[in-house]
Amino acid sequence: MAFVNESDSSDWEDVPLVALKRKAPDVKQPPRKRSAEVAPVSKATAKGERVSSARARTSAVPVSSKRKRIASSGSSSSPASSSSPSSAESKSENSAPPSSGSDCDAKDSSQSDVGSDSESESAAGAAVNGRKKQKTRHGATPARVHKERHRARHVHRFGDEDDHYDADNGSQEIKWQSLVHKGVCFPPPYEPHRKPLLYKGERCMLEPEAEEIATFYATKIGTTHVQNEKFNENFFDDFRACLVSIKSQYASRIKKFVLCDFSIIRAHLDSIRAKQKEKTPAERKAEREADADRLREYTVAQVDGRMEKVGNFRVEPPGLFLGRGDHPLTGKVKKRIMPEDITINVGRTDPVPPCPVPGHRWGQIVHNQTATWLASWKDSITGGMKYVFLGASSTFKGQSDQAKYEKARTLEKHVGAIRKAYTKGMRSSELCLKQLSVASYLIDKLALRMGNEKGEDEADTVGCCSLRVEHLRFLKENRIELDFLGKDSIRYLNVVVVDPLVYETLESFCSGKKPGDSVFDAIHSTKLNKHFQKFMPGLSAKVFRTYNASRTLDNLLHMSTPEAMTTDAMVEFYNKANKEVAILCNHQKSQSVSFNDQLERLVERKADLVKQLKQLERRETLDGDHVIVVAHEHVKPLFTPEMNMKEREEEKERVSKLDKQRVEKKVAIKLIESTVERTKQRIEKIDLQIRMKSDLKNVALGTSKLNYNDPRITVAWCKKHSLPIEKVFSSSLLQKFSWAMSTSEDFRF
DNA sequence: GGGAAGACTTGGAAAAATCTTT
DNA sequence: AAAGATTTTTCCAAGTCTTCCC
Repeated sequence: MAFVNESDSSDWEDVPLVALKRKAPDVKQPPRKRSAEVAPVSKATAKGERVSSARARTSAVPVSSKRKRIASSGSSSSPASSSSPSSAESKSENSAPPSSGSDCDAKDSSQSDVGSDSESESAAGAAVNGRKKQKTRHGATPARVHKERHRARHVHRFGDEDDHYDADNGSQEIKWQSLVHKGVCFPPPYEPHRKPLLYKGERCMLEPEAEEIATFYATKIGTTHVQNEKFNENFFDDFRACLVSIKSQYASRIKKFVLCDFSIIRAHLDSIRAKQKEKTPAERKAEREADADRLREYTVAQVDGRMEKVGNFRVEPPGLFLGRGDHPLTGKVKKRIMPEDITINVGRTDPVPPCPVPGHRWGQIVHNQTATWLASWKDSITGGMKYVFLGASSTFKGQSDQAKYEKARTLEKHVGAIRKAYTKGMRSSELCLKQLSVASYLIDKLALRMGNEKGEDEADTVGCCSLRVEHLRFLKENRIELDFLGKDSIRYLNVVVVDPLVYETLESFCSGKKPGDSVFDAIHSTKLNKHFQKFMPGLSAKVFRTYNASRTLDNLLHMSTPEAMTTDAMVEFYNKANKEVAILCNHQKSQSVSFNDQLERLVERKADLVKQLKQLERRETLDGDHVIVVAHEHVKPLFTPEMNMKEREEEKERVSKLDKQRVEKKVAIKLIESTVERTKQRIEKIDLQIRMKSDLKNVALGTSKLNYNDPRITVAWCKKHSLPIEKVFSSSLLQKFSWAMSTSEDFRF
């Protein structure tokens, strides 16, 4: 793709809220913005703390109705309101905004793409022999065709070689012709330890199946999970169900969780761990290597003859489901996956990997060339699919990564038009368009996630479209406070100054509603993405996150890199830019338990060095070239020539017990100067460590580095300023981003 | 149109590996 | 050389978004 530097949307270039965030002084709490206009954050929740939804949900409104999608009824589809001009626009290169066209009209959206799918009429025929030229969209294809396609994908078929697909298309394209791999690796079967559970103090020698489950629980003792009532309840339900189903002798006896005592099992686990710890490094290394040998064949796959690394070739072991936040299913027993549960995806003519578990066989063998996974199974807890994919450094992942960033760069061309359109849309008389517009604004300016609907069996977290009235507070001077639990139940707490029109419109969406009501009741995620796609093919909410993240990094790095910095200073500068991106995306980590200790230790070390430095500098010249230096040193052992080895050892031993001695030394000034210099450098380094440590104590840089920052920005900047790329990318990152390593130093996002 | 399924990316924490300090 | 801190990798949960199917 071509470079996209120029923008046709200069009037909207200032990206207000991104800039706004950047000005934030010390961020103490979840992402906070500009001090002057930002109200002090009142609710003190330690950043990075995962919050139970009960805490963030302020009102006592019943949850039940919240989760259900609110039909986009009544108001949303005002009769024949908009004669959509959209389809034409979506094709045009430098798309003008699709004027007032709204998705609120059903006809509108479904038609909008028909034009762009000119080849779709061939899809049906093509599908039968596995030839799908492009992905068909928005249900334009009849159900019959879908069925055919489905069959074509899943059934062994004669090999047809003439498949050719537009690289541009999404998931429907053929991704490979040949796929060879060894399948998946299973955890070892359970070995009973025969350690009893205590029930009312009585020893219960559980049957192996029940013992295994009890042991799952014992491993979690000491974690916060066991303080979670739901966790214990779910665990115990499943444990009881197991006792009953295996007709355990204890099925009728073990009735109450609180009467269970796992301490004997736990002690057993601890002793195993202790034994493991006792092993010498050499033993451990040998073990590791033996393990690696055994697994080697699983680590690579051959895709069209290329060797590629496999990512997660191990089947997830059984255990307790560790849901995050207030997950309704947390603590439930995750069943052991057997070969029969696994679907293997290989090439039609390629060998099927042998099943590694004697006496068992794979559940299913498929040849799904439109997918990149090697194996899949159904998760026993969530009912969702789990996949084995190739590793991050693979061609598949690399290509889609690159495509992701190119798409984000393309957004640069359209974002001006989009911003104009949503500003205009907020004034519309149509509720649906108004909501689409305000939601677009929030996604663009605050980098919010889309916020799909969630089910009853999931934690109650939200994103943009699922925001409820209780998550917003309207403050003075066009300030809005957003306070909700986002992905992974990480709290998003932010006070922002918004456009007066946004303030007013958003307030109108909330007025007259109950705290638990949806703010955006006339739209949902599918609708919003369809709306986005009118402006730019393939545009969806997450592209804005990528775009704004990379845009921010590029701006910060290029606008203000000071000249002539040390390597450490360069890294610090880079991390600071990275940190702004992380704050924008609300990437948090929990503060490590020993944070305070660690910081204190650094401060102490610095104080020591400063003291040393002072001593070094407080010196008197002895002659022109030498000084007397006072130091505290260990007493040196006194060896005499006639001492044997044993006596020497004893002398060393004796001396090591003595206190340090004050010594005065005559030292060359030159030498002192270099020591002073070195000490100064060490102090500076510790200073930097202290700064970075406190600065990043609850900001996680990893996620943005891995998923949001176009690596070419970093590569270009490193080249330009002669910073070795290894200083900012770990070796796995270097591999993952190998496609970006040849970027020239002139690259701009 | 809309719910469900499927496939893939994103995310923080835990575990493992490596580096630093004592 | 052990202990402790830090960085990197692995793990798997939890999102997004498209397609399937009624």
